[in-house]
Amino acid sequence: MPELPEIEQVRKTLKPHIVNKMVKHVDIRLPRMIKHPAPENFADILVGQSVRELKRRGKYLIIEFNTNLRLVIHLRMTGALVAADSDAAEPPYAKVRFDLTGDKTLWFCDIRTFGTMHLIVNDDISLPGLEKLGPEPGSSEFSAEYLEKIVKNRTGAIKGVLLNQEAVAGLGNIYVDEALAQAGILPQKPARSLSRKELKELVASVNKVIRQGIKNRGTTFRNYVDGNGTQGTNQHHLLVYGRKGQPCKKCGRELIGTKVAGRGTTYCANCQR
DNA sequence: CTTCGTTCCTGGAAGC
DNA sequence: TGCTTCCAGGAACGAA
Repeated sequence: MPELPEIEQVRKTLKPHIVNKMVKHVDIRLPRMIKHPAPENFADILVGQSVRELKRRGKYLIIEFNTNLRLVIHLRMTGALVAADSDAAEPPYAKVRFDLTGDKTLWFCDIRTFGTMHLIVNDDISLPGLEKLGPEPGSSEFSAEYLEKIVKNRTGAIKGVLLNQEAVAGLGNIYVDEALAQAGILPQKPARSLSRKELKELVASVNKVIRQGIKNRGTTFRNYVDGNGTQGTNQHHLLVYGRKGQPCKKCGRELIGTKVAGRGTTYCANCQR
């Protein structure tokens, strides 16, 4: 499940392969993944366009061709963007093929086919999911004061707030469980019941686990690979995610597995209150 | 406004 | 061993 650190690692590794390259040909094997415009127009618009920049916002990747042409990509659960030599063998689960100048091919692969692509021409559509994103972890906007306003009057679990992309951008199930463990806060704790001190700790913990995920080139729990097809290493540094039934790294107590905010959740009942 | 359940999808694990 | 069932979850959507 690529989250902010994984998307950032994809951006870093993919960028040198595609910037200043021109799209020569596009081959769509699963038209369903092209959400806009109609798949039959998608290739026609892109062919002949050159990549200027590769950006990230939350879990979105944005390939900028020019100011009026942007390809917005979301990898969802199992999407992958991988660059390869054009004569290399086709990777598994290939759904869209972009042939670029310089004999490079950009592959969009996806096992579960939840990934999406929107090609935005002259702002012809708005993407609420992108435009309504909350602040980035690590930014000055993402502060305890900000989070205090968000959780006010929210009776639901704090985990649900952190998973909400409009509250804070880029977190998914892995880094939310990790941040809550880092902060010593129970995932199911009602959001509005958190003290100022806990919110401050939570902001610092989100920033810390995201920074660590980026440093470790992402978490490969199942399928994630970066733009070169390389796995991350952060899975070796997780406090709780995927460790249900195993001992807590802080106190040794057996970690609890449950469901919070509709998601599989792992926490330490001793260290998190 | 919030909150919760449903939907999409496939591979791998669990269960019988 | 081989079949069936369940589970993983990001985000959009509808309902309460």
